[in-house]
Amino acid sequence: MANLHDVAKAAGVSKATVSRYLNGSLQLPARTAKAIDDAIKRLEYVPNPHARRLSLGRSDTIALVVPDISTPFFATLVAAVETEADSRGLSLALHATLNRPEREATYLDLIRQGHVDGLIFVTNHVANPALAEKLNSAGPCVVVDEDVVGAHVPKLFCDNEQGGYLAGRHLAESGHRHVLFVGGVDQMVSGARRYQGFERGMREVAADDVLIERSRGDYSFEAGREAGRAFISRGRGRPTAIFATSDELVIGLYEALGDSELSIPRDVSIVGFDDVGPLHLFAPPVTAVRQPVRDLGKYALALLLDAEPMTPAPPSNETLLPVTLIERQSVAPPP
Amino acid sequence: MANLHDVAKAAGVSKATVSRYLNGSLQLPARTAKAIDDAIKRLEYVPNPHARRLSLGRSDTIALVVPDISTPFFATLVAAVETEADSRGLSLALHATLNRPEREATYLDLIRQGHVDGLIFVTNHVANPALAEKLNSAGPCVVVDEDVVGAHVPKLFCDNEQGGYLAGRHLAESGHRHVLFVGGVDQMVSGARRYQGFERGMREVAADDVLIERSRGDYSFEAGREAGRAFISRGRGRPTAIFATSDELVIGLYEALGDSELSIPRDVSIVGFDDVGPLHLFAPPVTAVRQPVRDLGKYALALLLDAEPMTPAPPSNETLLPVTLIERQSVAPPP
DNA sequence: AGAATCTAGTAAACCGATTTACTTAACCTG
DNA sequence: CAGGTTAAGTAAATCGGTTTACTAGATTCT
Repeated sequence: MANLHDVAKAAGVSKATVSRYLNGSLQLPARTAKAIDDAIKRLEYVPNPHARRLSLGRSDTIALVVPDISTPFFATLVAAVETEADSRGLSLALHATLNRPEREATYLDLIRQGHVDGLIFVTNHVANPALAEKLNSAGPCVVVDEDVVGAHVPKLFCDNEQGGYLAGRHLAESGHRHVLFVGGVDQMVSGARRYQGFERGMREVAADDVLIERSRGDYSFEAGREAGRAFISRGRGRPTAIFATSDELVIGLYEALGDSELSIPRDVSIVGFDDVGPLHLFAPPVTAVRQPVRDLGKYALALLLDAEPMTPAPPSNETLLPVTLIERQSVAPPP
Repeated sequence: MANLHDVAKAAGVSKATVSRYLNGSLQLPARTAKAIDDAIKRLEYVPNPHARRLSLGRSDTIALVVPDISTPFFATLVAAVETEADSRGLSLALHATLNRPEREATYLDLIRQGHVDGLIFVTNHVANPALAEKLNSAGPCVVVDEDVVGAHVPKLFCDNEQGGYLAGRHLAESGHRHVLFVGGVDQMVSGARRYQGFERGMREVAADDVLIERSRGDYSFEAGREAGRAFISRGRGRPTAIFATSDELVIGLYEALGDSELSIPRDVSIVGFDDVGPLHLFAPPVTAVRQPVRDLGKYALALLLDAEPMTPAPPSNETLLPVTLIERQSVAPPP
């Protein structure tokens, strides 16, 4: 491959001239410019990215750290970030943590070690103080989707409280008073907020008449299946509706309930959260709170790049994206 | 950040000594080694990746080029490649083409331009001779999932012919004789092979008694919806079963058929392909040929790295991964 | 004792761009 | 025509590793 020196020689000028001409820091008369352009074309010159990065001290690459890539939610998020990165001429280095905390910490080092200029961090489990500390000193990064308590970096979430509220109001308005909230172990901020909103929504309609039970767990298929099995085994006196706070939980619940005598929504109503997968094709189609996942990815990068000057971030600087309730057929009045 | 020079000074040796010690090309007595180790620890030294790459002439990064990231199929593929790359200490640069041919060509330049050491190429549309030519001179790369005719690089596909065969045999054995094959425009190798296998499977059971129609199109939702609408509007005399050759097509078909009077599998049987999404939760659960997508990703990287010596590849060097038929409830005898 | 070998390193040339500070020649101005 | 300005560049340092070829001193061999 031709390098800058080759081009300079072919054009009869010096390296510096070519470099500065290409970067626009030097105005050249038409003849010289043409000589350089011709040499570049003839030699098929392309700047060596590693030399460039070493010299400039930046990589024009950003890292995206996600728990998993293969779930529809994160896949969509990744796609959105990639699109946005590409449109800004940045490369995207993708890293999956599979929720191993030591991996999360390792990947945060990518910034300081110079691999990437910035990092978008997405986690899926309860925050850990050491991680927050590490985030604070990691360099330019933003936290997306799930909060990391104690991290003073720009944050971008969907409006979980509002999502919970919409679900709660909808179930209460459909007549439900005794409901089960599934997912989002207490320490997870997203879960806590969804719960708060959910309770607020229900009470706004039915005041003190509501009884909300909680099935703690993460957002996984398995947690959904387990909640479903536990629900089935309770017999009479069980709640009349379930708010499942992720697509995976909905799927797990559908699987478990599908194996039982219980019918949705005749015996139990269900409201989901995320609405990224093809929930409209399930039997019955799932009523769910839809997260604006593409926007989450798109604005995450904007937030990262605009925040890069590292203004000492105020203790809390969250951006919330609005959510919507998509009504389908998994909700009916209680039996 | 501390650099090699700082470490050398702190340890009282030269840069070369530290570098060679770290790379194992120099044996040192315990005292010197300890001095270096201590200095590294104290200064928190981490090699600068750009300097390293410039010097070594490689990036320890590979690129993955896919049509789209957000579909379950590609998301799973990406996840598998990432896992494998990570376990080998490689970074993954992710690029989505969204099926814009000029993008595909651009991304192939990443190798020659030195951005990455190798590239896994996945396309989703009919091959184009210019692209094949470009692949041949692009450097270390492999083609996965969909063939690019004319490219003489290592290739990895699932066994599309066998997948078609399993579907065809299954439908014929269920009594179907008049069927519709949806997807895989003719020039696409995956589609052609699925069709060949499909025909072979049906004829093996029903010989000359079979009538196979084709609905051409790509593997998209929209093509599925269209095929579904066309199917519905035909009234009597329409095929009794449909082989939809991607998850997206299945979803499109389900959507269209769901809006009609037709019931699956009472009025029409459906066999899908891919089986990556939650097809078991659809109404009714979808019988489908399952692709081993994770293996596709995993072996893709292996193929790339093992093939890197660039042995002048024989005109055809394909690896095929076995597929399986997952029987659920979208197939029944014809009405 | 002199030669050969081994140990423990090192100086300096890369890799290929970027950038600062400087030069040279031409041109203008009063 | 001295002095200043502008145009059109350039030499050389820098980014931070890697690697080759080499050396000074110690040990072993004959």
